[in-house]
This record gives sequence, C-alpha cells and structure tokens, in this order.
Amino acid sequence: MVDENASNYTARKYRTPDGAPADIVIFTITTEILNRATKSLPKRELKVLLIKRKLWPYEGMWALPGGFSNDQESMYETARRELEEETGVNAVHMEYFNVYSKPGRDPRGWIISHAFFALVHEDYLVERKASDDAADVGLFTVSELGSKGLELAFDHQEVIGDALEQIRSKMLLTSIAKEFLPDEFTLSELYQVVQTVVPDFEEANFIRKMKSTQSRSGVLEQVLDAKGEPKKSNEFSQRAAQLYRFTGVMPRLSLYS
Amino acid sequence: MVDENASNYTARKYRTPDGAPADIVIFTITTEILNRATKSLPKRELKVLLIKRKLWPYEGMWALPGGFSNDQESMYETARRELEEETGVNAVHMEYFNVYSKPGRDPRGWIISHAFFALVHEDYLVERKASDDAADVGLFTVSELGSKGLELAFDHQEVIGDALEQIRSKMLLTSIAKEFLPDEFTLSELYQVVQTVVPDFEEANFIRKMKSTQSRSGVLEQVLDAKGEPKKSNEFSQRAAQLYRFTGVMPRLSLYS
DNA sequence: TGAATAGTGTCTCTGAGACAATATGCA
DNA sequence: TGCATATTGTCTCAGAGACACTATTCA
Repeated sequence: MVDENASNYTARKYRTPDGAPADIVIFTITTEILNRATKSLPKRELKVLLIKRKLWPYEGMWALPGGFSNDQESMYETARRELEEETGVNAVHMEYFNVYSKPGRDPRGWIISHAFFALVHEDYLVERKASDDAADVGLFTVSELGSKGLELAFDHQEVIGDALEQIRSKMLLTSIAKEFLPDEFTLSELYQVVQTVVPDFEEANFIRKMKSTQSRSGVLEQVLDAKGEPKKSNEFSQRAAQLYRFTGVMPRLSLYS
Repeated sequence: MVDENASNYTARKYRTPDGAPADIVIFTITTEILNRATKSLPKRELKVLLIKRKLWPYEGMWALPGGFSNDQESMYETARRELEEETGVNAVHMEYFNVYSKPGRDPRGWIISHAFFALVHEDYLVERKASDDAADVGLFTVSELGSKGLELAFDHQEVIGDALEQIRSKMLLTSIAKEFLPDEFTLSELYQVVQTVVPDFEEANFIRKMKSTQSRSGVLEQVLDAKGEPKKSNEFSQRAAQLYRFTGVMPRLSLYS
C-alpha cells in the first residue's frame, strides 16, 4: 500500500496471500549413443529435472525447482531467475502455463504457485549435475513420475502432468521441437524427437511428407552447403541424410480449413 | 502459517503480496437482425463486457470485472464466483490464460492478477444490462478497445489483447465456436461466428469442406429429425439449410501430419 | 553380407481449389 | 422478378496412405 493517491483508500482487512512462488518444470531430452553393429540413431528419453528438498515441508522429497517472487519483479522474471540458478542458462525456451491455488496445497500457508515449463538442451544440465550437490538434483523419466511412480512434494505430480499435456500439444502445433535439436538436423532426428515427447505420434510417410514443400508451406527448409549443394550428414547413418532447419514460418492450423 | 507441523519453520520475513485477484474477460457475440429485402444472416459482433469503476483507483474508468480471491477458494473458484455475480450464469465456458504481475501495475500495492476469459451467449447478458445499475455495465466491440480506443483501468488493455489472441487461436483449434451458437446450427452460421472472432479467416468452399465427413473426421454431424430425415432450418434464408451439431470428436491437428 | 538408416516407385483414392450453375421461396 | 442464401457440377491437380523396393556405407 504505497501510492500517495491512496489517501482515501480503505485498506482491505482481509487476509492476504503468504507468498507467490514460481515453479518450473524443466524438460530435457537425453540422448544415449547405442553400440550397434552399424551407426544408428541414439536412444532418446524425455526427462524432468527435480531437486531434493532440504527443508520442511516435504523435507527429503523430490520437488520442482522454484522460489518465491518478490515485489520488484514479475512472475516471469522470478521464473527466469530460478531457472538460471538451477541450470546456469538463461536463453532457453520458457513459458507460463498455469496457476495452482487450491486451499491447503502448501502447509506453509496460503501460497499461490505459478507454474512454468522450460525446454533445455541436455548439455546445459550435464554441468549442473556435475556441480557440488549433485545428489540433490535428479533427472526422471516421465514414466517414473506417472501416477504410480515416485511421490512428489506438494501438488507437483499434478503440475508435471499438466506441463506434459502442454508440451505434447505444443510439440505438434508449434516448432518447439527445435529446442531439443541442433540448428541443422535430419528428418529422422526430428521424427524421433516428436515421438519422444508424443509417444503415440506415428506417421508412416513422415520423410516424404515433410519434403513435399508445397503442402508444408515451408515450415522446414533444406540446408545447403557453401557451394549451394544440399548439405548432408552421416552422423547417425551409413547413407548420408539431408539436413533441414526450421524457417520460422508457422502455418495457421485449423479445424475449419 | 497454519499447519501444526510448522513448528520448526522459520517464518519468511519478506514482504508478501497484498492481494491475488481474478479478472475476467467476458466475450459475447451480439446478433442483430437486418431488415433486408429477403431473409438474411444477422450482423454479428464480438464484444467484451466491462464495468465502470466506482472506487479509487481508476475511479470512473472502464475495467474488467473481477475481484480478490480468499484463502478458502482456488483462483478458478474466485473467477467463477465473480463471473456469476456479473452475469448471473455459471455454466458457461471459462478458462484461465495468464497472470499479470508487473511491479507497479496496481497502485494499491503488490497485486498479482489472474486473468480468465469466458464465452457467454448474449441472452445472458441482456438480463444483466437490464438490471439496476445498467449504466455501469458496457459491451464494447473489440475495435473500440484497440490501442487507439478507449483507455482502460490498470493493464486491462493488455489483458484483453492477450485474451483475444487466445480465443482466436482456440476458435480455430477447438470447438469453442459452439459457445456462441445454438445446439443445432447451419454451416453459414458457424462460418459467420468463426469469422466474427477471426476476421481474416476465409474459406471459399467452407460448406463443401465441412460436409465431406471423411476428412473432417467427424467434428460435425448432420442433425436428423424424428423420422430420420435430414433436419433443415430456414430461419436465415429462403432455401432451407441443413442443421449440424458438434459431435465432441476433436481431431489432433499437427504440423507434422 | 547383413545391419541400419535414407530414401524412391507406384498405385489408388480422396480432397483442395476455383468458379459456374442451379435451387429455394418470399417480398 | 429479383434477392439472398444454400447447394451441386465439373474440372484439375496435389497429396495421403500403403507397401514394396532400392541406395548407401561400414563392420
């Protein structure tokens, strides 16, 4: 209650919240090179970063990273700050997606939590894991965290479930797949990333469909090398595969067209 | 700070928020019957309900309806309560979409606002307008509220802009069009509603495309009458038009399929 | 040679897109 | 009769879907 014009303002005598934190669901995709007879695509898994709580409440349990907002920053800035503290990186994709405010959700009092999700390349998290208190940081697969899995602090199980729903939807409707890929990638890599996030996504003629530029309205483009020739990679295969990149063009999908 | 297990918990000595309100962007589509030579489609306009503030701050200015949450309810329940107070109805579509927390956004202090949008059929709002303090309730077209239009209290201009973006996206990706339509409607009505919300949506062969049930995967279905014959309406036209309804089926749209 | 990925060939059928033409029924 | 909406006819061409087939490279 700061403003000078507030002179006539009758202060509310109601209870006010005890805190407004931001919690962050940090997703990453781990890639594990397989030792096969010939070069092959890596094994990919979608994981969530959790930290082990050191304090009451839920001491010793796994929880989402997060922290309280202060009156000098927006909730988005709070989340950015916490994300940077946790991962050391700032320039990653992060979005707000929901608020959690059910009475009793936090034993410390009336605490309204604002949930974000972030998409981080695994390279950034490797450093974090290697730092001092590595035992208190964990990467968990989505299946480990399902309804029958590990029990989490607060309502964080629900939060992660909602976050998953969000990124599954966005994976198919936007180009967030690029957050998990290098700038240039093969269509098999892209297909693998989409399937890692949305397991029941299947598309028999995926490569062919993505190549027919006419229909895809230019979401992807072929990468050319310095000589203007199509640039290829044989990182994951014997036969070299064409490299692609996202153009930034986003078609407007619609039920009605 | 209520819980008994809090015995060891060191109370935070930081400032806490001064309030957590829910604000609601109530959209409706007004329909105006035109007096043409023959029966014709009505004129439709997308409007937002605002109320004139009676108290400091921003006294006398137009603002979104809303109010403070208390510690006995979730933010969603707060919004439902406010929506019912404002419109008298409860069973309408309402969704949470964003949080507004920029420092200084409210002269009363540190106040974090949670924004919802609701889609209400105009019939419900007619009653509200006809009630006692009608002068303090207004329906404004989206263009009146653009960046050059009426100045609103708080950051409500920005909130409405974000809400618009949301419902434009959802209008094309989900079946929220049904919130503005009767249970049974003609394809021209549907097309008009979509265009009212998303002005640059155009689809030359709209009717034909919607009829080809094979591709639309059954989002819509023809309404049949008691005898099993296709049910038609001539409310807006000389030649009777087939009635349709939403089935509830929602195809999964994707960039990659 | 076989493993593992990266494609192409070929076929059928549906739908998109454009636009003209016709249907309906009432003021 | 002409208006205003609703619908069908008629093209052509692109893409979807299925599945078999070929290409590439290396251990």
